[in-house]
Amino acid sequence: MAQSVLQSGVMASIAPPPNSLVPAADAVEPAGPAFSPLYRQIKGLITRELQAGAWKPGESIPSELDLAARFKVSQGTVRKAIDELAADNLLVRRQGKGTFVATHAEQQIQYRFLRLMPDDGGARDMERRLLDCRRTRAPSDVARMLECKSGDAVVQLRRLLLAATRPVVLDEIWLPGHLFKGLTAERLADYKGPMYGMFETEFGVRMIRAEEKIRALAADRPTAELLGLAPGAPLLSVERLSFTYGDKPVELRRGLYDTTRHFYRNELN
Amino acid sequence: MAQSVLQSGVMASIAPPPNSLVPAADAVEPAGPAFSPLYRQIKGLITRELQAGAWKPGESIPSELDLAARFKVSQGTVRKAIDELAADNLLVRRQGKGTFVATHAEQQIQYRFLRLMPDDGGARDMERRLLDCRRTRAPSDVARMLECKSGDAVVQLRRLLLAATRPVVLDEIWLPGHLFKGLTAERLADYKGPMYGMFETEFGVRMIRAEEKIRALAADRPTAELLGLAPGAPLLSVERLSFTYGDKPVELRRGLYDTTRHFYRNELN
DNA sequence: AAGTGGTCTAGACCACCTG
DNA sequence: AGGTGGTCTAGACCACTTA
Repeated sequence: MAQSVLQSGVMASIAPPPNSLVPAADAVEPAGPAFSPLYRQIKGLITRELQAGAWKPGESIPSELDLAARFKVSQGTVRKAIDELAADNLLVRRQGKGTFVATHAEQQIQYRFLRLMPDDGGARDMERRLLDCRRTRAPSDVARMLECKSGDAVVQLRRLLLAATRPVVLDEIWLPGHLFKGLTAERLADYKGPMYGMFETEFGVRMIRAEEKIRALAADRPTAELLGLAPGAPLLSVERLSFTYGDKPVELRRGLYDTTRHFYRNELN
Repeated sequence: MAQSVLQSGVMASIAPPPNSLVPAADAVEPAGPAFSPLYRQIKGLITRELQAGAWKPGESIPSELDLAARFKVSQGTVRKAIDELAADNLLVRRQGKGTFVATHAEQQIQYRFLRLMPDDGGARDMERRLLDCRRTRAPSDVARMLECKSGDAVVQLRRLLLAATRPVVLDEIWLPGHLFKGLTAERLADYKGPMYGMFETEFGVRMIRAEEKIRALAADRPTAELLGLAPGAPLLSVERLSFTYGDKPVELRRGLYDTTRHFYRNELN
């Protein structure tokens, strides 16, 4: 349990160079950040703990003073590390209670990744209907995005999301097979709550960020049929690549949205 | 120039309540934040200065120590206020040089609000072609979004964006007439650099954040003609409402994007 | 009352930029 | 050399939650 000491409290001590923890670059670092402050190194250590599963999603992590003592730094330095992790949505602070590992299983952030809103501002709850769940081999395009080899084992899901009995979203989901061993249609159907919550609790795979490519395209015949639309109807195509710790891609999701009564909401800052 | 003193350095002094600057709520505040820390009040004061134009976009603001002395607080408190303003993209910090008022006129952040990327990862620079620029009266739907009265004076622009001579974006832009008095087709055509940069320097209107509603729809005949597409071709519809200080809406932009060779890029955190 | 995160201060020193 | 933002510490106290 004992954590390695980073460096003595005062950075000015003469013997060690300013960054004792930073592995000395082999030769000349072309673009790497030449300097990593203490709090960022602490952030890295906390991230490692999270990645290793030392603290489960939804649980609280040790208090700031605990961590400060463990890492032999001041509370303020731990604080700044946690601040960044909270800004990255890896941790959630709750005044008076503690700091908690963020989770997709909570109601309030259930739709953090689904930006579709109904025009009338009504309820966002949608019925899920699983169409397919099969284990297969990764096509080359999927393999490239998931950074695995073409032909590697993958799980392919297809499902519909319905708002008030009307189909709105057709999702096709690709997952690395080795991370989702026991995933079956039954388990998916039985699970209550958001899919990303299930990935966390059942498979220990936590999505922390995603990149989306959005386009408009015309519905082909089978898609139109599934969504109850005319062939050629315009659809929003959302290709999402989700990453877990270490920027490792762990899900490719291709969604087709009927935006007749819904829209994709985005905010620019 | 003298700034009002917020409160004495130590919050624990007995006579004044913890928040001397917060206007005492008339009665019972239903949802308002009951407590506003010092640094947030400082943030408000700095925001007011920005809004009033005391410091122009691109210029530097006073140093942290200057501001700390002016507001009679510690540097750390000013620092935290500036941290938030930088996170909001109102200020930009540059180590060793100072803190600067953010601007849309810089090359590096020219495309902060345009998320369209070419499939081949090529250059993002696009040719602009102005189609219309007329002063007219706000239709009711535009008026509602711009929070003015139906029939109020507005400026309506339409323009094309072309990538390598091929039209890709058709924009229709609505601006409150009273804020953009001297805006003409000539001035628009003559201006080099991003349009939001011109709004800043020529009209003192700075866009701070925006909300977008994205859908897919079929091109009507005139749109298809302008974009060189077949009628009914699927287009990405991006309706953007932009806000300036005080969450005041100052631009409504309706864009139609041809996503055959481009996509709209989004990141989820 | 005790524990947690949140705020504020004061001072020291580091990294970066400009004369 | 001097100024600016950036990091780190130590200590005090406030606000919120729980027991």
